[in-house]
Amino acid sequence: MKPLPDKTIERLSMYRRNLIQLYSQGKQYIFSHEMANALHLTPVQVRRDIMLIGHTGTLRKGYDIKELIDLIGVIIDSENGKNVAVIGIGNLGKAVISYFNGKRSKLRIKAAFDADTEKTGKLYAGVKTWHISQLEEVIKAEGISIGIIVVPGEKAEAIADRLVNAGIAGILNFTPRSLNVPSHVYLEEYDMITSIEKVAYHSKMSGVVSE
Amino acid sequence: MKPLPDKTIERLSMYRRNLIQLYSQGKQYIFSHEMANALHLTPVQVRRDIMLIGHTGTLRKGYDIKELIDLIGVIIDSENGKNVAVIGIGNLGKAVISYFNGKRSKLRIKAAFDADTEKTGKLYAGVKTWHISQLEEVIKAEGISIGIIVVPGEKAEAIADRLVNAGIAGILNFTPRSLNVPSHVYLEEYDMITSIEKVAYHSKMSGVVSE
DNA sequence: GCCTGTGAAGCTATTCACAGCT
DNA sequence: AGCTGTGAATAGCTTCACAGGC
Repeated sequence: MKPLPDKTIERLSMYRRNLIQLYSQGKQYIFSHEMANALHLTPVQVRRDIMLIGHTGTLRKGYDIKELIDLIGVIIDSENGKNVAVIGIGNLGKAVISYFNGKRSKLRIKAAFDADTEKTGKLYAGVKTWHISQLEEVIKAEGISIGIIVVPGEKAEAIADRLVNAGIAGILNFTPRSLNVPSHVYLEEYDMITSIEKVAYHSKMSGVVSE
Repeated sequence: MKPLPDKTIERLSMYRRNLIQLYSQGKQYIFSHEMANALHLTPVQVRRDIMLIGHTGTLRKGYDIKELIDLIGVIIDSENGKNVAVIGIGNLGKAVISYFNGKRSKLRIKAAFDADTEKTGKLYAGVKTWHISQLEEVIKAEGISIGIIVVPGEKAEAIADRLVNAGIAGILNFTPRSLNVPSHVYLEEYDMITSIEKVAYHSKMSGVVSE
């Protein structure tokens, strides 16, 4: 399969979550416009994405939900799944862990790390917590290939370097610092302040007057 | 000022944060390639953005950092700032509050809400916490125009409706449910599961073998 | 020589428009 | 009539390439 556009990957992830929910409610077939409405997209965009992954629907009833879910799984999941580590057990780290846990079978948070020994050595939401000094060791022992960085900004770069050295394949950085990693490591960055400022910009000229 | 591209807004927010940091370290001028390197962009892209906001640099020393910071402020901040509410005082809500607080002068988190009375009626990181039943009342009284939704998914839609009715201008939704709001309300959605799945997809064929 | 500013070209992503099917 | 599948057109964003200035 030739590499899919990034935007398509993001939408596939969202389609799947939506479809799983509908399927669990007993729905079996779905039209492109239904999928589109659920996610603020256009029906054409949905059909394009589905075309790109090589699925084809039936005219009478639309797409077979179960088949779509499975196919998306083949595309975006790895065969044996992936093990994930969360670095930083602050509020955001806890949010990631609890938000995530148990929902995806193919992606498993296997370990969480923190520099504060108060927070380590126990389970948090079913996830083993370790002292940060054991990072490399645990990553190798547990076969972890994805790291989620949720430490304070000033520690992010050092953690990223250690993750890279430990052989990680992908990093998700929730820190406002932009990281540098070698090109063989996939890096995704998200910064919530930027999102908030974007909302502020767009809602500049409407709504409640401030103060 | 004609509306700027969305991507440019996002980058302006990141430039500013970066510039503020450098300025506080005593740096006064900066070249486009320095800004680009700090944020994984190309120098041309930086120059384009700066061109779009109508700033012009000096050839000898590059851009005046202080001027750039101020200009970006004029573009993305509102005159009197904006007041923000966080709805949901779970891990993610707390993360947003502590992450954010005190860092932006023009955007202020003025209130946080939760359905659990254990969590309300006090201060969290300097922010007043209220029971969710007082949402509309407090939003009006405090002149809040932006809402950040960090409640459990199944409650998101109801909260969004209440925010809209209370006259909010913009919503940032961290819930995996896609919301529907009238077109005069700006809606930004971010879903961390999608980001993680994206990283997993891209790091599929490299790095540590799983298990 | 190394910087900025920018028209023009190139890419990527989305939407249009419609053929084909049931 | 109402859906899917898709070439062609369009819009949006990024990069190229280079003119102009110190």
